[in-house]
Amino acid sequence: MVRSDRKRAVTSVDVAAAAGVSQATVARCFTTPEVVAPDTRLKIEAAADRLGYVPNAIARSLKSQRTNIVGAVVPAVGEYWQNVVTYFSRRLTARGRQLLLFSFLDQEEVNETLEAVMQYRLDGLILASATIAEAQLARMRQTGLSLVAFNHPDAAGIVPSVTVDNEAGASDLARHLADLGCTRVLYLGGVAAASTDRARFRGAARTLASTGVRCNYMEAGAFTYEAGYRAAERVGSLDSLPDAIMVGSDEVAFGMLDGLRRYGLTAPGDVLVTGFDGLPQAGWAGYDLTTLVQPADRLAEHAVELAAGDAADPYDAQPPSVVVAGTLRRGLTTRKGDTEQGGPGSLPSHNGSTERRAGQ
Amino acid sequence: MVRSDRKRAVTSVDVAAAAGVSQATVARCFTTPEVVAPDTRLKIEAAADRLGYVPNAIARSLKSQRTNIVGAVVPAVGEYWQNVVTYFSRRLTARGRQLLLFSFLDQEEVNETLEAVMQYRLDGLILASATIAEAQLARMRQTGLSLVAFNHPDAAGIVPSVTVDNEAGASDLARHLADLGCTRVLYLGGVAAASTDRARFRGAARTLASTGVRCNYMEAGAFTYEAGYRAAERVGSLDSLPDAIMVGSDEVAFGMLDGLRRYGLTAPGDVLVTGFDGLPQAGWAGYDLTTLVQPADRLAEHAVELAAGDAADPYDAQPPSVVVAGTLRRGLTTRKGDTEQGGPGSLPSHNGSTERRAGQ
DNA sequence: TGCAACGATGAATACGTATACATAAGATCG
DNA sequence: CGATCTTATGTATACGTATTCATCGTTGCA
Repeated sequence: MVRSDRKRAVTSVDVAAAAGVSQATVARCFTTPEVVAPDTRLKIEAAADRLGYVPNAIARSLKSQRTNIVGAVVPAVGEYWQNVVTYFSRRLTARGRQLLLFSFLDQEEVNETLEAVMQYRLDGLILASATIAEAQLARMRQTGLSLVAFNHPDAAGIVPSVTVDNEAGASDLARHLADLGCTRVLYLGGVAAASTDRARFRGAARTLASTGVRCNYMEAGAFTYEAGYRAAERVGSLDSLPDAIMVGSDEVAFGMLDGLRRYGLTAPGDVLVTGFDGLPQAGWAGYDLTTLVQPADRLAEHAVELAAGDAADPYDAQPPSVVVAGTLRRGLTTRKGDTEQGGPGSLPSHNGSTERRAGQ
Repeated sequence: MVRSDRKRAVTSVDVAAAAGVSQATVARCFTTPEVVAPDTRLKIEAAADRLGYVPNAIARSLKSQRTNIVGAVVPAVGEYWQNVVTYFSRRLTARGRQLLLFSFLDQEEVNETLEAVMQYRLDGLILASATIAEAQLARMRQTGLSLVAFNHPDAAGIVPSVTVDNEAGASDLARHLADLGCTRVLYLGGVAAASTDRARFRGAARTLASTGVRCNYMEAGAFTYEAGYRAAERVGSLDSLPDAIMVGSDEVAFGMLDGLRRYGLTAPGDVLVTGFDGLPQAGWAGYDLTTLVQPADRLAEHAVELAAGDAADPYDAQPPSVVVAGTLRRGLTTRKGDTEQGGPGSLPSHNGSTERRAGQ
């Protein structure tokens, strides 16, 4: 029915001709409709509709020097990141921005592909990558795009950054364990070199120390299920079991829980277990994990605000850094004296977290 | 150190001036380096480096009518989709393309935002969305972008499509159950209206029927953990338990397994359970689910090939549709006579799947 | 009625690149 | 050594839009 031979794309010039106006008026009709007379607007809209005109964002971007596209560089693996990406996408869409995604496995991929990404003159870029070459960071700043480091505490002060309050969160978990009377606590980190890992351990150790409890550190080697599963072997072969194991991330904690089961050990019966992140799966009845829930939607919103914020504050003094508090989720894995399976797990809720703002 | 006052971006004209050549030669140096003399090339590269020149992909796209960007419209929820997005991203990057992601919650969001996405003149678009308005589909075809329907069997024949062989996969699972001697099987679908759901049930019912086994259908209402968890109530309150429950997706199956546990029922002791998708979690020791593993990387590769394929075949006759076979993963949940926990779960492997190609 | 202010529109240009065409200098061959 | 072919580069233009400036018809007000 529709006359649809594959033809050249219809441009604002075509619409102008069809409506009997100039191209400029057509352009105005799509950018600042209020300045064009109502009746001409109608004529133009009719013509545009009839011809199937779709404004060309590429040309617009070239002229206006804004692409309305925000990039995100995110690790390819990990349940946590997959959730975050979804939030990025939704938040950006809500702001009328598009998301250009780049997910990487190896760190070296990043620097390579970043070059290609830079060519697209993004309005902003959210970096969830561990490390970017300093030189490249500097070059990117010059182009006037808004960089934002996501959950990368080290970057705060250098680049605008958004993170959950890792230290305070781990502290909350630690206090929870201390209140339950734990005296021997093991902290199982993911990768000791990661700044988030260090911050979380710091928070846990500090709070536990203040109540006279010692906290040992063990490294899983990665933030993955498998790493947690394997780490359970090392825990199972310890001379004596700790009262509680604080795991540095939920995914690793799931591996730990499943791994412990191989040795006939369960939480909370034999040992208490906590995670960190608040993944949806933490609420699943099969795990029902005590963890610190990151308000992922809130974090994403802040990141998007900084990366795509219409307020183009070229911060002069201190790059703004946002730290959002997480919330404690009490699950079965730390329910002392209760070894029976509870009711249906509810998804972690995201309310009640408070925020604070540092810098600028 | 670096002279870095926020200035105008450096263009190919600037580089040309600095290198003492014309803008055209600079352009050639970045697109077809083989046609420019080695020594001038060196001069240009040096100048570009010194000035920090980054080619402007926006301008390039405007001129060349190709953006090198492929879009993907993907549901925001579901473990399965989150995996797939990662594969899309990686495959596209490998081909030197960028991924513009749009993840949606409500169906209506799609049609709205699709308008905005169309403005970016993408080279291709992968649609993982359930349904797109027909009119819009037609309009999109006209613009010359390569549409690909992903795991959306209905679309085959209308639009190029890539899917796992849902019917054969479900059939494999059914045969597996039949071999184990099951005579009463319940199929728990996600959403009965979904074409994948119907295809899977069809495959299961057909194969079971051929061995004289009846297969009832029950609908969970969504492809989510919670839906599976709630469906377990209905199963638990049945007069008599089936021998096996074939669940339409892994995530729903996890919910079912956890839900059954509330009634003291476990797999494979009281009832066998199978899933569909082959999520990483299916390999986790906590579930160790028998399922049909979708070769997600392979599927993504085909989708990317069709969406970004350099071979711009404007298929005339039948839109090409690719159907890839999945592989059966035998897990603990169908291990008859073995109720004890097995060894560490291994991640589902992706080898051994075969493919066939239809159309064109 | 005359003049200023205003509102709506058209003409012209720039955004940064790719490429068709023209041109100049060597290279090749009889 | 002149004619032809090849190679390297410059000139000019187009991609589709946003925006500045100029223009022209109207309205408001004294």
